Amino acid sequence: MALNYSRQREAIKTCLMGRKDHPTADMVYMSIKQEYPNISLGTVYRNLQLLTDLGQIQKIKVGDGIDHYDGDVSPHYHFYCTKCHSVLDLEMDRVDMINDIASRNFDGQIQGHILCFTGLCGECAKAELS
Amino acid sequence: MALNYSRQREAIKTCLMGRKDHPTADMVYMSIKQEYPNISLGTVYRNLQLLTDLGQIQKIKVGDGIDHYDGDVSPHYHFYCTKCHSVLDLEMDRVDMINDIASRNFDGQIQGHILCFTGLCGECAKAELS
DNA sequence: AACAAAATAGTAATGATTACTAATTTAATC
DNA sequence: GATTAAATTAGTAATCATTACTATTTTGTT
Repeated sequence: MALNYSRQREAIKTCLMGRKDHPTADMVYMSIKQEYPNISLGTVYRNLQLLTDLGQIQKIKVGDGIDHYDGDVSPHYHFYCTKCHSVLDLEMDRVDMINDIASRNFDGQIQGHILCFTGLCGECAKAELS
Repeated sequence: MALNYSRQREAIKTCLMGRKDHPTADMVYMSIKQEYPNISLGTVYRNLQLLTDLGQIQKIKVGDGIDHYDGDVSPHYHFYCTKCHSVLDLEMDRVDMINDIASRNFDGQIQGHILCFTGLCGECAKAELS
């Protein structure tokens, strides 16, 4: 039950810390494969889930049906470009007041929300003008 | 290219109009199977997508990884109970000002957002107290 | 009724994710 | 450093939601 060290898990964590593109499990797998050519995709999935449960990384849903992962666990929202499918961080404060608004005519207990913004990223918006 | 009538498509639409539980494709399939025992799951998926494209129903993402469908296309938000997995409508106005907030320090173009609230529904919140 | 286009049922394929198992690695003890 | 039990892995098979494919049926028009 105790947690043992594993170089694969370290590599996964280091990979996520070192990039800001919010990769999917498969993207992490491809990346780590270069250092550990025979790492298993299952190992990547298992450790991504484990690290998520430990609160060391976070799993994010951007609406494309594939789970993305973020090494930055500080609370922040994400943006999903519907054209190039990139996932970007947004610099904005939490808008938890929307939880209160949602609670007004609701008899359950609102505990949180899943929020992801969509549109065109800077590059795709620029390309749209040509 | 023209759209022909199909009793299966009508049944799917009628099914969605007649229930408020935001069913998944499989739930719609199970329901319609009672009237049309040999309807195909593929037919359900194809028509759900078609009706969504036509704007007659909407596909909603609640964070459980499975697409849910709603016969009510008026703009409104949803609530997902993390305990019983029910999906409920919320009576609250759109909070489109969060798009403006998100735009402030962002150089792309925010066009919309995916927002779903989570927590305990009325029944599960009550059950929690015992 | 006859015909072409559209839709279907049934099945196979896909893609993301999870489960399983034998072999390897870790960490603690001697 | 060898021993050992628990944890972890690689590799593969299985699962689940969804999409693709194809021969057959249904629809709408002449």
